[in-house]
Amino acid sequence: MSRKNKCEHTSDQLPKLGIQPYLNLMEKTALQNTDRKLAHLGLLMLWLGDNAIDVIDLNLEKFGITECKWDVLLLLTLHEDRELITPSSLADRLGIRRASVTALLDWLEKRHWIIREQSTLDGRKIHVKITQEGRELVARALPVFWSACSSIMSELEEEERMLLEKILMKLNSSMEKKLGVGR
Amino acid sequence: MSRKNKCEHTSDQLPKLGIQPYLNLMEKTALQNTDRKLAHLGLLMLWLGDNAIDVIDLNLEKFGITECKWDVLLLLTLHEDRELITPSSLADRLGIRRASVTALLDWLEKRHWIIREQSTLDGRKIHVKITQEGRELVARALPVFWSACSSIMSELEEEERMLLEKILMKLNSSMEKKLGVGR
DNA sequence: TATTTTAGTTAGATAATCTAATTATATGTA
DNA sequence: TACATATAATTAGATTATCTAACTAAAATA
Repeated sequence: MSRKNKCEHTSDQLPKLGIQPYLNLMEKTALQNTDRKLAHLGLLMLWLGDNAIDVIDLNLEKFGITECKWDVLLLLTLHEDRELITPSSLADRLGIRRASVTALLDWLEKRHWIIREQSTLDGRKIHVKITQEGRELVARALPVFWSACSSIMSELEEEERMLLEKILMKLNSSMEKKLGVGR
Repeated sequence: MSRKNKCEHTSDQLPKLGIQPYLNLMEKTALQNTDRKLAHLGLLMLWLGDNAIDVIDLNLEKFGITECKWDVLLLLTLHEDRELITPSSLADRLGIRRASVTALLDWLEKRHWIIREQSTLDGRKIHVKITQEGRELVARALPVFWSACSSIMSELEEEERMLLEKILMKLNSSMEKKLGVGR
């Protein structure tokens, strides 16, 4: 996780450069066949993504939970009563190793937000479920989560939103294809 | 950092839900005054940001370096011969604690990519510089970095790019203001 | 000069990941 | 059916990126 808090103050700070020096550097160092405009956008997206994650983490902090654990609880919520959810399938969906899921589930179970039940059909499998307490946490956190999501995007004009929606959907599906993951 | 590698395979996977179930959940659980459209966009941005970071990390992996150390080297590169760069000013710029910077610098110094020099003017201060070896690493990694940035954004039409550029610049500056950080 | 502030580090902790090894249960084949 | 193989989950041990609190040394201030 990245738990970036307030930073201490210094007398001689590094000046904020903005994006221009990065673009100058790109001009000198990118391969010929690299599309400068696209790289520029990608760099902005990277910065924005970093910041978006920080905003969400800052908001979830109040609930004693991080984005990564939040993802697990959301998955359990959305798939509840539909699929049998195992640590393996969570690992698969989250794009992390089973061992990492074990650690996440240990943490969540210790706080009584999830339970593990041995499957009766296949003794190797564990059935992971959100508990009532977990459901209550999610219910408290969801409104804050949505408002944090929207705060990332405030300041957009109506017109810009429409365009952005189309573009983000497109980018997301192409990237998921590239990385071989998906929500 | 997040070092998400390939995930193992399971027989019964969780189906990919896509965004619709998230939007349904939002309908039920967002506050009245939360703009649904904006929250939808924010959610997409969050996902996209996660993925963008993964793409960049995957590409930097070849150079034995992570995004966070890459950020340090880029800062040192861009400010070289302009400002005196101290651990404090790096902490300030990166939005992390001085102690965290010490750890990053220890790691980079061990690999001879940076050096620390005691300031002659102020005995408390350390002057951090990128070394020749560090410069060479950056020179090798930069073309890959730019091409990774552009790969995040490939598949966009010319028209979409123009719009996106304006929007991303705007969002980024508003978010930096909100978080009190900046590049 | 004595006190306070600043810069950097150290020590010790937590979170989120990893790989490799281990255990138990299924499955499949000879 | 028995043995070998595959699968699911966990454990053990490591790394990375962060944190806070305490410490040391140097500079600034009162």
